[in-house]
Amino acid sequence: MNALLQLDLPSRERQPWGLHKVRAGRVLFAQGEPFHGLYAVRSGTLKSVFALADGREQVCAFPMAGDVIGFDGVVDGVHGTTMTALEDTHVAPLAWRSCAQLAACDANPLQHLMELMARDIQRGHTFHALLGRANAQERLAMFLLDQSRRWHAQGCSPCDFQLRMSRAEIGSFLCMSMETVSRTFSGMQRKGWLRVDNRRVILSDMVGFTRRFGALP
Amino acid sequence: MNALLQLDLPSRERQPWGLHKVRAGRVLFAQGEPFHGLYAVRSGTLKSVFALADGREQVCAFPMAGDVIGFDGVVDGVHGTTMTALEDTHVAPLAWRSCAQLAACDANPLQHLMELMARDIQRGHTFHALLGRANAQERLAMFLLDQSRRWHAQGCSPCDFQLRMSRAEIGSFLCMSMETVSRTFSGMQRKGWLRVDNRRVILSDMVGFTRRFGALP
DNA sequence: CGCTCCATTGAATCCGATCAAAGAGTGTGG
DNA sequence: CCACACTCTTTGATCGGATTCAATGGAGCG
Repeated sequence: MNALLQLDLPSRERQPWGLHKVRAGRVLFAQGEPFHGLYAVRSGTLKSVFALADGREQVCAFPMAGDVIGFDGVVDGVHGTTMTALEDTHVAPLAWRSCAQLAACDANPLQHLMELMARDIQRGHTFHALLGRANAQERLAMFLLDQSRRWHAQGCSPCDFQLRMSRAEIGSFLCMSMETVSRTFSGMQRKGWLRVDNRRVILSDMVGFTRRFGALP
Repeated sequence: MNALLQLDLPSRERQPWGLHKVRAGRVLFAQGEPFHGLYAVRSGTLKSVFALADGREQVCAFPMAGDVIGFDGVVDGVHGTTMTALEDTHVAPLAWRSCAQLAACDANPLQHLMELMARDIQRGHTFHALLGRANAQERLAMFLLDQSRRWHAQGCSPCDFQLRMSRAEIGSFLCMSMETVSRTFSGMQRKGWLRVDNRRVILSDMVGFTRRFGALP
């Protein structure tokens, strides 16, 4: 059975081929390592970190169940980011060689793969716009709405969920300091827009929150 | 002959199939229009603009000869950005349907296509890092080094080239105000790092300039 | 020539970064 | 079970770079 056929996600009922477990804090693949294939995330959460030449680091994404990761390695056969698990995580490897071979038999998974990559590109555009136009409050709000939507898609409540990442990681991702993230959380709570207790977030007024910030990218 | 076979760019000697001319200021495709396929840019320069719901706009990229554009339309069959020519431009359309069909005969152009998309994704990561960590001077410097490199690849001088975009467009792209772009240009000129006359840029001390800013993403 | 758009420069303001310190949470080993 | 060490989070005070508002100067074009 071809690995790529598993790309018609989500299908967690079917026992996936070659399931792989990554414990919290462990690295799935590291920047600079040779690229062998993609991974479909089955459960858990990871962070994708891009290390700059001068040692500084940038969180690029927080992939979770349903996402396919590793595209940045396609360019020159080397992983462009380091992928670390934020909690215990299960991934299904998709060998890259089989992707090219697959092209000969069926074009639909190919189309799917392209759509996934295109989605990553589009996400980059909206994020570019977000960083360009939005202030700290809008950035954090968009992040929370995104988290809410994604946890909702996992079957959790969209109004009450647990963040898997630290303030510093959120800050790196949103391009603002850890302190500003914390202050913005506090400010939103003071205004009654949400309740926050450490990493637990409760969007008590989901409708109002969405109305206030939903118009952004 | 299959359109996708032209993807082994650059090959401007061979007369391309279905060459299309876009005059300066004209729109190649607009955000929201149905997606029919990609385009390979043969000559000229364009800007890719992402319009937000509230009317604000964000310049996402400045594609030029050698680039393949339109990937964002693959997601849901609708173009995600508006592509406008900054000068008279030639593009070669690549019908999308033939891409899927092509998969059945040869996997190499497919691999090439994936690499192009992966490159776009990676570009997004480095840009994310750039916006997060770099100040106005570093942003503009990186932009100029990128322009220099690309014009050099076109056969022009890497030290003396003509920008095709306005200060406002550069500012939108780099997420800073038009005034800051202008001020930063002036500051660099005052320090003797370059000469700038309207849209013409002369990097007199290319080596020093690269050494100073080349370590960035 | 006159119009419009683009670029430059100045002055005032503000948002977020940085530095600093204290409090809350977590896990380990005695 | 508690003490200790460590990391994460919160909050305050200050500073600085970029934005904003505003006015002038140039470039290109009909």
